[in-house]
Amino acid sequence: MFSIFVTVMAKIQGKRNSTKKEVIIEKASRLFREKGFGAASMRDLAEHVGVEAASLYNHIQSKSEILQTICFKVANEFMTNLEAVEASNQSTLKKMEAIIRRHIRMMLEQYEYVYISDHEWRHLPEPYLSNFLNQRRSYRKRLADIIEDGTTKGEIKAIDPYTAVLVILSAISGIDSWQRSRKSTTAEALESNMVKYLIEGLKK
Amino acid sequence: MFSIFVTVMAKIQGKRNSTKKEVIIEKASRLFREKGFGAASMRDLAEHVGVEAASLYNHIQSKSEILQTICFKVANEFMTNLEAVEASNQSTLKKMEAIIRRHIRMMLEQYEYVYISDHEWRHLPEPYLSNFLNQRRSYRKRLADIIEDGTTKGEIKAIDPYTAVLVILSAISGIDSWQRSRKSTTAEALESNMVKYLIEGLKK
DNA sequence: AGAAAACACTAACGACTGTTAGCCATAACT
DNA sequence: AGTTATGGCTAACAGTCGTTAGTGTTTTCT
Repeated sequence: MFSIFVTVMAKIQGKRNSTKKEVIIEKASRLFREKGFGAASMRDLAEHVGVEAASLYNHIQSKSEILQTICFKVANEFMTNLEAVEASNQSTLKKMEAIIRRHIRMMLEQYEYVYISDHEWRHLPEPYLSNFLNQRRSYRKRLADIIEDGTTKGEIKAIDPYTAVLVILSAISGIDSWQRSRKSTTAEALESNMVKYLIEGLKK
Repeated sequence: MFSIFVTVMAKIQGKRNSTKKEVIIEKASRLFREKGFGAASMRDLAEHVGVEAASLYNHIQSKSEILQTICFKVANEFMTNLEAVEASNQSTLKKMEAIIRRHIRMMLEQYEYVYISDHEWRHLPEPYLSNFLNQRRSYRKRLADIIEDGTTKGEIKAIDPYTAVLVILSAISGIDSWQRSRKSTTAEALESNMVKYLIEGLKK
């Protein structure tokens, strides 16, 4: 009964098949990225949504609820993908490549969300902050386990797995500082260039 | 005459051979990193310095002056190092290794400053913002030129130079998200692990 | 048609922001 | 010893912050 109620709500408000809450979060994600969570004000956000600041609270509960929604949406999406890769029967190198490609695509297709999840999680209130950091730590641990498994099996070079995870994740999250200056580069080219470097390195 | 005046000033105020302005900037750097520039208040900062908020303005001109000082200090230091490497007569691979090692050491030794320069430059007011971005663009361009030079000479693998710069710089700046969780790792180990990956890649 | 729910509005609260004015003590220089 | 500059302090300004209360209007359901 409750879920039916919610569904009806969504239909009522929809423009382009999206709830007003979704519109708010979408606009907020751009704003949070541009100005940072702390510097983006609810009045700013309201203006972009086309409404007065107070009216936002008919759809959301607080400013930080928006941040929570974004951060955990991204975290869950990555976690789900990781589980699929873990369950698959590919070689270690293929697994890593799949994960890298997934990250790059998420970065390109859901840029605002991923950026915020990467850079603004500090402003999450407890207990969400601890929750988020636990998820992140777990994610990285499992990634490192895949790499370590690969080195013990001799499938990939013997390298410190934590360092490898650090390099890979950081490199991808750094795409943000790039995409403005090199719009000409297509997504596919960027993806294959990055995969090439991250797999094969610089040395000839 | 003016410079003598300034020198005397520095001696007067010094605790541990540092001006009070330097103390303020040092404390501010930790605060800006922990809370972000926007969320860190002058009253917060004043408390850490052991003084009332208004008293800070006897030593600095504004909050953003602190940010400017930090950002350009870091930028200049990297730029100076780059010029030295460019002028040297090493192989491309050695040049890149030197730059990578320098970045890692700066990250470990001047963590707060480098972090802020990496993450909080958005809050620089004009015209400093444009200035900073120009310097950064120039730095990356020259780094890419070194790599490109190496590929045409056949000294390193044929890889998109811009992608390589992106991967290298991002990987290093990602050390921040690591150092808390892996304090056990020594600086030397981290450095050699990262260099190994960034030079040799993952593939066996 | 009438009841109810959804949602936008204005006004305002209390807390907090960076910063300035002005005052007073101490320390340095002549 | 007397003048001056340094650098603390309190108080305050003008503005912004997230958020709530209360009201009115529109839309949906019965």
